[in-house]
Amino acid sequence: MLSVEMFPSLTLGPQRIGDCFYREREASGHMSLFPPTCDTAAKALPPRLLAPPPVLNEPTAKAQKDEVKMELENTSLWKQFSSVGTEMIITKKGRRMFPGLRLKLSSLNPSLRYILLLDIVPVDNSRYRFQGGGWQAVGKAEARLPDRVFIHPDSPATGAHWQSRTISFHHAKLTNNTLDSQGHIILHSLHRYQPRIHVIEARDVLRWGGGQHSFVFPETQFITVTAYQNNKITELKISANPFAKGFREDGMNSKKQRDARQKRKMSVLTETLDIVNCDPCDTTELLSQSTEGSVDLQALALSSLPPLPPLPDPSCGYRAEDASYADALVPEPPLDLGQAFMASQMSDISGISMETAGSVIERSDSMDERAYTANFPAAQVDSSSFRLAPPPQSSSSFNPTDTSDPQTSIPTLDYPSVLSSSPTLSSSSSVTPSLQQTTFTFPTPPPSNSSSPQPLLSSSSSSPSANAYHTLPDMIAPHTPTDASFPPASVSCAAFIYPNLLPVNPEPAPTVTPPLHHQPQAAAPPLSSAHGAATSFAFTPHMQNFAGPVHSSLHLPNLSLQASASSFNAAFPPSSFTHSSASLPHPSFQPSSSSCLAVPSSFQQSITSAPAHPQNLPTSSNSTYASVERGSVPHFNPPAPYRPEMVLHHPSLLPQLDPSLPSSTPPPPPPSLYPAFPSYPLRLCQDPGHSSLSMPFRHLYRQHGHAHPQGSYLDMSTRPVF
DNA sequence: TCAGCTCACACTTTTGAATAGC
DNA sequence: AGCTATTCAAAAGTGTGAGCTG
Repeated sequence: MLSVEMFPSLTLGPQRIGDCFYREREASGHMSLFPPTCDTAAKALPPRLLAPPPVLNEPTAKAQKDEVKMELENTSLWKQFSSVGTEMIITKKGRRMFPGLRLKLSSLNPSLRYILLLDIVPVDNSRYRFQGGGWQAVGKAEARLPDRVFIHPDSPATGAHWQSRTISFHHAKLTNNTLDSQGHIILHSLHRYQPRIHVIEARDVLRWGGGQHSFVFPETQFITVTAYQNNKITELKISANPFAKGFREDGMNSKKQRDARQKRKMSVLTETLDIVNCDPCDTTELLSQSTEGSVDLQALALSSLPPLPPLPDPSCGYRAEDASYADALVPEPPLDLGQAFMASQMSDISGISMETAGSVIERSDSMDERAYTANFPAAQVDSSSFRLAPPPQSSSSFNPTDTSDPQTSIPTLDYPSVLSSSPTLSSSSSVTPSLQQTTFTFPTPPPSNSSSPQPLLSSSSSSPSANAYHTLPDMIAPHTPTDASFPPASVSCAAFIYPNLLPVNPEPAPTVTPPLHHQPQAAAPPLSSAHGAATSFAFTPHMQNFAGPVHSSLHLPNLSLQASASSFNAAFPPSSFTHSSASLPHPSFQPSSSSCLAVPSSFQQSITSAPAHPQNLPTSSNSTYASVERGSVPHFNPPAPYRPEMVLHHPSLLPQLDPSLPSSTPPPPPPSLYPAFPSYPLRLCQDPGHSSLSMPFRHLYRQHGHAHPQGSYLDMSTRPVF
């Protein structure tokens, strides 16, 4: 059984301090969602980084050198929303995202397997409020919630598979229910988030963790709400989402129709009352009459109803074929029957836990619409039709110079940078982190034909229109002031360490590692060849499945995405999300600083080239983010129906609060060099508690031993995968 | 009083089973 | 018997607005 875990704090020394603060607050305050110990996971995190498997002569070697590219297919739609200030409804039961994430991957090795993950991380440490026609930061963010990852149902699948279709994460759901047991991604309302997509390479059937690529599309940032705040967003949603078609002008649930219904209701009630009241003293007679069949009270009421509204005229009523569903789901090919077979063959995947650490995107918070326009001329055009009214302008409420702007008072980031050190090295604390293991199973991928790899789709990568946004670098400074003069990100590099073998049991961190920024080499955990001997997974080669007892684990500790803040910001200045630069939490952010993490030589991923300069961005509707490294994906056919189980729950990612830390006195803010929010290294590791591989993929993951007073959310064991 | 959240509602799309036809 | 196309109902996804809560 595979287990997925996210240990956001593990690799982040200082950053976790911020997290600890939040959790500390929670523990002592209103929300004690997390274990009482802080950062224990990070502290206790064993040096699991092991020597990567030999790469030489591997078919993937070349691919690794290639730049994995990911395109956001519905970029124009996202930009339309982004230009207004994307809002995402979150509910207790879970709400899908709209627009959804529809992606194309390219430059993947067709024969290699990849896992696609979606996670959503806070953009900053602020809570927002919609006022004055725009979003303004009004205070500190709520304590972090359990980090969860949505695993694409197709995962793991071959590069050919991913490249052959559009990849959609529309099944992912967002919830504000901190006790959610459905595996939905838990978010706070009125907070700003950034979705991230991770492509994790399974080098071959025997080894995982060959590479990891993360992508962030700045235009997909959104603010969570329980009810839409901005009417423009509502209009956009209604106009673009087919499920909301009924609310359109010509829809049966439009304001007009609803008013009409309301009137009818009222009239019915009124008439009914009139009838009843016509002879209050003789109801018996009335009833008697009704029983005779001529005058039924109900019939009277019905008869009083105005004629039913005429059926919608085909020309204006709903017609599926002319739905203006910009984000309409791409026709998905029928589910590959092979998946069922594969699923049956892959029942033995086990022992893998995944830890994801989020990287924080640091970006300018300038909400200047003009900036957006400048950077997205195409989007501007596309969205023009949606601008029924001028978007919340930066004028008054968004004026950075406005000292009254609540943002100015916004404290600097509470999330220390993560890049600094790997979890294993970050602390020598004697506290042993209780790594919560979440077990999960991957949906069975369609059988891949490695013998005849499909040609890589070149459309996305070669398309001149593709925007050259790079994959997420380790960290993007969310609050980096937008500076046009800022040189294009020359450093969008990310390093990934993928020891394919990880000790089952955490080992004490040997040493404290200084921030990677300064000591990139430190980022590379000590790769132990001894550990590396074992492969992460035992597969049944011909089935390309996981099989047999797996005692090795995939460890993807440093999934750090670091992008040049300048390029990032320039490319995607928040349009509606107001954030005065003055309030930018990371004044000290240095885009020029090394954004590349040192990684084991064999696994060192060269950082991809800097993102294209904003001015040079193509007007294509697609945004292409070059992967940090190699590999990429193409089209994908959303195959297996989504199940909530696809969402990985990794409470373990939540570092336990350190009891020793005073709850009333949060730790001092991390050094300025840290990004606004924590990065969450993505880790795949074996689930020590999982001894048997025979377990079918009934459960996506399982939480172990983390009973929490408040939370059943830790227990994901009851969720079937399929 | 008010901001934010929950819920029921009506409408729509999606999904899958049942059925018919070849 | 097997396959495909069509039909239909249930499930699920929407925004709305009233009501509740702190």
